[in-house]
Amino acid sequence: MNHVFAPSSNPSHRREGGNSLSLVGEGRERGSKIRTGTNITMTHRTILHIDMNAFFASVEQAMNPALRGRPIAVVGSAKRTVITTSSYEARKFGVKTGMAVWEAKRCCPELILVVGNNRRYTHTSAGIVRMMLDYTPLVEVFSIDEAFMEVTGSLKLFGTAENIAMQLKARIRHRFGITCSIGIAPNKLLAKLASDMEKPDGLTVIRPEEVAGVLEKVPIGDLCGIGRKTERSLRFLGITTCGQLGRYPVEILTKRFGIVGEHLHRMGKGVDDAPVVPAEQAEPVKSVGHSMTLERDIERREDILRYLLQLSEMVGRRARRYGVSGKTVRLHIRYADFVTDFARQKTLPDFVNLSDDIYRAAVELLDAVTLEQPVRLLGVCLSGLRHEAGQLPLFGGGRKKASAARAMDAVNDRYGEFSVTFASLHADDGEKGSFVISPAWRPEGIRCVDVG
DNA sequence: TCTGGGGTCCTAGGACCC
DNA sequence: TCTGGGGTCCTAGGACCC
Repeated sequence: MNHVFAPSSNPSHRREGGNSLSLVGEGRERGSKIRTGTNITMTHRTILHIDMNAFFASVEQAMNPALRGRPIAVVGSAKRTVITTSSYEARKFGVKTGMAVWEAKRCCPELILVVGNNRRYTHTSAGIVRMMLDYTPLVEVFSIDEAFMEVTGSLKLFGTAENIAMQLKARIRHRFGITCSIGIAPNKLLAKLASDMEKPDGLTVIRPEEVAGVLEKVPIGDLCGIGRKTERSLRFLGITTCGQLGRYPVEILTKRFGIVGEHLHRMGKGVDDAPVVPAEQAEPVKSVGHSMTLERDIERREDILRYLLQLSEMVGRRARRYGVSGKTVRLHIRYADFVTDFARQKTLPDFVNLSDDIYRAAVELLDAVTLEQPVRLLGVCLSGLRHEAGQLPLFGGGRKKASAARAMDAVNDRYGEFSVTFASLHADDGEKGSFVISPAWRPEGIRCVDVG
């Protein structure tokens, strides 16, 4: 059921749900050459952005029929956890990512909380990436639930980008029982914008000749890279839409925002030359860190040191696993008031990756600050990384595996697999739960709290 | 009843060296 | 005595993304 429509002055048209194909503008052959006003022929790129809809919640619902069609939210296992992802049923009640659990419950008393299972999400994500690699080697894993594909060179084989997108959606749904929204456009910025235009289960195309028309009314905050602060600053200049941003004198933007101003100008025009970078060509990681919100706010130095030891061990272990060592250690502290949030860093004479070296540096940093409040969050980060000789780099050109294996490694390395806990380090007081490693809520097992 | 965690990039100011 | 200027490294903080 393809629902095709012409460019609309009513943006709400593009927000309709359902499994529809939205063409923002009239149909035309894709991946072809376009003529510019100066009679120069140039080839444009065709980029897909795939965004898994309510990824963690959808995976849980797919695995557990009892959760389907119901308002659920995926949370961490720690005491001070927040909503990671909510199902569309829960979103109707206003349950949003980042909400405190009590707040979400207030919005939706029927909300079912599911403790996240990161291994499950990693596995699903890697499987989806592998499917993408059937269409092009140029797959950039942007996060555990988002990826870019450049299919410019694949169109001869697969026809149109829409065809690739529809195949991919069908395969993902069939294999994993979940949906995604796909945006198709001449660059990553616009592909990401397009994938956001229709959720869930959308397919939105922005053709090169339609860019200006589409952007004219798009709010600047919809662009990836313009956050709340930048949006406010631009609004202050009277800029609220991308059209306005693109027409605004670049000199004034540069004066106000520096180098970012130039970038903003290009964004407003829908220009983005950033390539789709596959895992094997990606930059090596630049820092490795862990932080945790403590079960309760603490003040005593000995308590803080225990957490620092755990964090240092987590960081060191991961650095060694990646085969990197670093020269700079950073200590991150957030006070109980939640507002005071600062970091102190120190560059060492040598590269280190042993937990003990990291710990000692962290303690030195701690001792150099006078704590003014109980501590809510502690973090330790190692940066200034160097790749250790004789080890495989995490990313970069050093690996000689097949690209499928590499892309899957990238997902696993970044989002999954390690299940380090520090119960032994922390056995005396029985606290646990905060040592769950992110970037996404990786507690083991599924546990439904408050079903119904 | 509060508000997670892992990253990247940019800026600004100071130290230090030539 | 009022004294340049460039480069690099370092620290701290902020904005942004997922």
